[in-house]
Amino acid sequence: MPNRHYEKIEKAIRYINKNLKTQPGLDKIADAVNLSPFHFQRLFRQWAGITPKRFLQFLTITHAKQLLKDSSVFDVSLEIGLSSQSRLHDHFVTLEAVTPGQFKNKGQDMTIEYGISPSPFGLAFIAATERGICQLSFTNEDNYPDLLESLRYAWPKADVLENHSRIQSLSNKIFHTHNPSNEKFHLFVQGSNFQVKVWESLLQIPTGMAFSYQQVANSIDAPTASRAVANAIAKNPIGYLIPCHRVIRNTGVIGGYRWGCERKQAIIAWEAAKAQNSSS
DNA sequence: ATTGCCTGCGTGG
DNA sequence: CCACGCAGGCAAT
Repeated sequence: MPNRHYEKIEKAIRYINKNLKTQPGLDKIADAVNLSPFHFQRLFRQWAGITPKRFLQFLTITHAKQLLKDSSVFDVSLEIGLSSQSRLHDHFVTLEAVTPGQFKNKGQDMTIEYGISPSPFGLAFIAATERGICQLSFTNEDNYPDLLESLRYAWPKADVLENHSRIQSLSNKIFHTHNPSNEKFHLFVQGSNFQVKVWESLLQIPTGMAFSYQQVANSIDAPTASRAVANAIAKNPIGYLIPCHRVIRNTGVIGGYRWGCERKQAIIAWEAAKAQNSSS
């Protein structure tokens, strides 16, 4: 059910992006996604907890610039011991990483369970080992087999098996934000030193803020490497939990996203909506 | 807001 | 090693 919701949201965002010049009103947007204005309102209330009108504010470039501005007082630095922890909504996230060299056997004696689950941002393909979550990708039914193949490619010697029920309950915990139990998540990833440094720095970006690629480059002491940073971010294997969606262009343009820039916009605005709700 | 030129860097051959 | 391409930046319009 949440998937149907997200599809409409995404469609709405795409329509808004395409018609920026004419600044369409709510009725037009509702029409573009084949909903009556009434249902459109209700959909947003259910999905984001706010009205579409407010939601649209969170999609503007002005809002994105504000996110960047707020973050400029926040110094992301990789202190030892703090480096791979993050608070995400009500959760704690920790990261364990190995380089491909360290992990010569590519997953030998490792069991990976994977599955697909609805999320507020469409279907999520999630994989996890005993050591932690190793993949979270957004998907649709079409490229689900591709993701499975890429999982097997990354961990060629691991036992890979389907376990939808485990993954679905995991997914529910990940995306359920009103979880008072301070759920802990452990992530287990594989990447080059540079990539891991970048991913760790992403975990430092607080919910509801956004950094530019330049700021992230500064934070890992590679101030001229903004493009390389972007490349590393693009390889992030764990969407949402490693919040690569919180890195946007200096100009306030949302920029690219592996799983579609509309989805990135949706997540940013959704987080903004949640933040506003919980503070009021 | 849109274009076009510029960059440095990690990655993969 | 070297060439390549990039989820960027910036200035000019």
